[in-house]
Amino acid sequence: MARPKSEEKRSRLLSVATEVFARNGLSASTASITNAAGMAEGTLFVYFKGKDDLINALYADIKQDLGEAMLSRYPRQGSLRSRLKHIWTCYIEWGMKNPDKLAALHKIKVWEGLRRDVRDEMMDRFAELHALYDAGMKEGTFLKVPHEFLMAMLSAQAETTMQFMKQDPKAAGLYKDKGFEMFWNGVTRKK
Amino acid sequence: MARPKSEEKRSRLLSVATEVFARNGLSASTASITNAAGMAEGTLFVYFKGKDDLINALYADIKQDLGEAMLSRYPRQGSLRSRLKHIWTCYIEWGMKNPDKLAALHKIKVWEGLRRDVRDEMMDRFAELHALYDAGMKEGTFLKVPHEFLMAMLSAQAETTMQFMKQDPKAAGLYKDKGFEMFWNGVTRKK
Amino acid sequence: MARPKSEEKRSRLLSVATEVFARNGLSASTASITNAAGMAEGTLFVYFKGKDDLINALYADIKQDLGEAMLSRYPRQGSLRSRLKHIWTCYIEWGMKNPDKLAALHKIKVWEGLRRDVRDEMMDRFAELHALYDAGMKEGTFLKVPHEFLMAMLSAQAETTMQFMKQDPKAAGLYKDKGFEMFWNGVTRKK
Amino acid sequence: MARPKSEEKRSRLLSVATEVFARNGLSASTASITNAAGMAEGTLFVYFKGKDDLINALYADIKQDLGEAMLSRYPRQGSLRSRLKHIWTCYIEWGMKNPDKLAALHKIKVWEGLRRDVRDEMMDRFAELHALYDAGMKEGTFLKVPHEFLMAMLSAQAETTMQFMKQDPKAAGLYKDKGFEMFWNGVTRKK
DNA sequence: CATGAATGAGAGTTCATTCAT
DNA sequence: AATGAATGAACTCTCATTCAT
Repeated sequence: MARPKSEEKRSRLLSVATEVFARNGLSASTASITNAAGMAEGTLFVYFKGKDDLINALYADIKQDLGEAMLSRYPRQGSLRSRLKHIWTCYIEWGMKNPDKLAALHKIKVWEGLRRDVRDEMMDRFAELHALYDAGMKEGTFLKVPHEFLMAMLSAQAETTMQFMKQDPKAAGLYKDKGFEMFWNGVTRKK
Repeated sequence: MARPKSEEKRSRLLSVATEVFARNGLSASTASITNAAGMAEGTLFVYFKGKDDLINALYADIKQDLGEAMLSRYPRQGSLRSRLKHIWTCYIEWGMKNPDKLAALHKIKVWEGLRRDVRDEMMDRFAELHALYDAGMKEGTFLKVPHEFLMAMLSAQAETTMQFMKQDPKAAGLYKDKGFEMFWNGVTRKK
Repeated sequence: MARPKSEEKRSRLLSVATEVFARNGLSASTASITNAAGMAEGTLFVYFKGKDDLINALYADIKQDLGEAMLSRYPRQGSLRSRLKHIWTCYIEWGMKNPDKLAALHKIKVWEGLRRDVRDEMMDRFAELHALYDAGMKEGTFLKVPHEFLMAMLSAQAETTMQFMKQDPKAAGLYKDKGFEMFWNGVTRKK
Repeated sequence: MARPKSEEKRSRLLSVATEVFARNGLSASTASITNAAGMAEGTLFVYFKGKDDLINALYADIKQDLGEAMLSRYPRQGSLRSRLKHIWTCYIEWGMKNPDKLAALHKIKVWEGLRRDVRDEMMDRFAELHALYDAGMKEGTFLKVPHEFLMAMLSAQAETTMQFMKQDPKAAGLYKDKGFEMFWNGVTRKK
């Protein structure tokens, strides 16, 4: 059904687009992407309705990848802290291993063409995160804030942390730990 | 001079550019800016060498504005917490009062053309922030992290907070307070 | 290939550019050329990297055309004088038949953007001219001047001649003959 | 009467325009000229009706200068050959001493905006050249060609000669002499 | 499906000229 | 007279998209 085309070509386009957008911004031409992918200019439009569609798809793709990274080898049975630390660490490590994805994500986030449905569809798909939040609330460990807010804060703090890790790689470990400490202390209630 | 370059025109350009970029992204045309400002297309280039120059100047201008907002009526004699809370509140209120400036700032931050010197020149100009940091470190109240990291974290957390305030205005007060609590708890050391 | 680049389109562009540049100077707009050629404005840039590239290509093209005109039906076995006269005549006739090419050539010659390699590559390709020069030197008929100088002089004198032929068509035959006489007498040694 | 303005400023503009046009072509901006002349952009239009007017005036100015150079210390009593040689030599030396004027002249000559009256007004002003031609015809020394043709040929040959002198300065003397020999042999009748 | 030539709207920028100062 | 900010038409070139091949 649908898309008999080549799944491999589609994902090559996404992968090359990531690099190109990361380096040159979303204003990079579609031709620069197809060229870098070794395809003809028109081929992009076989796989995506237009440039906007490509960028939206790319956003969804990267978010999906990030989500999976955060939940791989997830210690479902661990403590709240250890589960949150796992997510933090995976996030950070994913970001450091995929700087282009991270950069592309940043740019798409502030882009006028990102569709509401694409922007919002995320995170909700990952039931584990919900479970984690619910557990934290039940235990009374977390501050009383909405789930989305907490996750957004985690994301914001992790990304700030990565920024400094990239800027100063020697102190990367320190930033990663201190960053988590700040997040954890912030999100948990004082006695 | 025949006719002196008008400071008023320059700042009108910056102000209109803020709106236009906030609404349509940095890819908005220079013509759309001059038109909205009631000037001829060429006039923009009398005040800025090119579009890039305009955007860089706009970044500097907005940052300056934000900095001043954070330090107006600053309680220099207040406690660490009250001083930090003042900055937090001013930041948030500035952002809520100036959504276009905030949006433009976000876009410029991830823009490829932002010049290093323009990006870095900021914050350092505001000595109060340094003093605040130094006091917090001396008191032993703050976690041992670099000044820039702490400020970046404040910024990231404040902006996440604003995002939710805008999305859900009824709960705005709650987000503002909880946001600060998370920041304060995060940044201060546990006994 | 989807659609091969059409050699016909390329040469139509060159031919139309010749007319337009001849009439309006090299400052004529690229749009005026594509319009006159019945193409979209962008098409010019499919065939030439830019306006500069077009003009350089045009120079090479016209020079090539001129060279071929001078050597068609070339009396390889004729006397030195008759061979030189053939070249002279062909040059003149080519110029009178192709006033636009001639005019375009004049303008490109003094143009700042003409690339060294394009300017120099010419003439050398026409071995006959070398042979003619060598024969004249061996016979001792020609004045002892470099090949390039002699050819440049021929060109300069022929073009001056054409100018007067165009200005005063009734006396065209006279100018053509007298012009050659002046060139021949000038280039051959007095006993 | 007329033009109370400053004759000095007018001629500075002409002189700077010569340099600028020689280097950058006639498409150089009027602002680049006034800047180089240390004047305001608008000042050019006080002295010339527009850019076209400036270029036409420049042409007349340079031609006048060249004419005067050719006739300074003119050996009115000398032989035909020596008078012609004087003109040749002065022309060449003027050209070598004033490469910018020469280059500007070349460009204006093929410029579509050069007004007929400006182009034609020249040479006729120099009665000596007429006298020289008349003498040569009376003596029966010169080939029977119109005065203008003869002068145009001299000009063309001299400029070709200069081109090679500039290109190969070590052989400059040789070109100058051979060039004149070619011209003289060309223009005089064989017995 | 894949290709890439063709398109033409629209971009940023330049610049001769005007005119308030 | 001299200035230079202001103008807006015109320029070259880019690019997402289409469609014949």
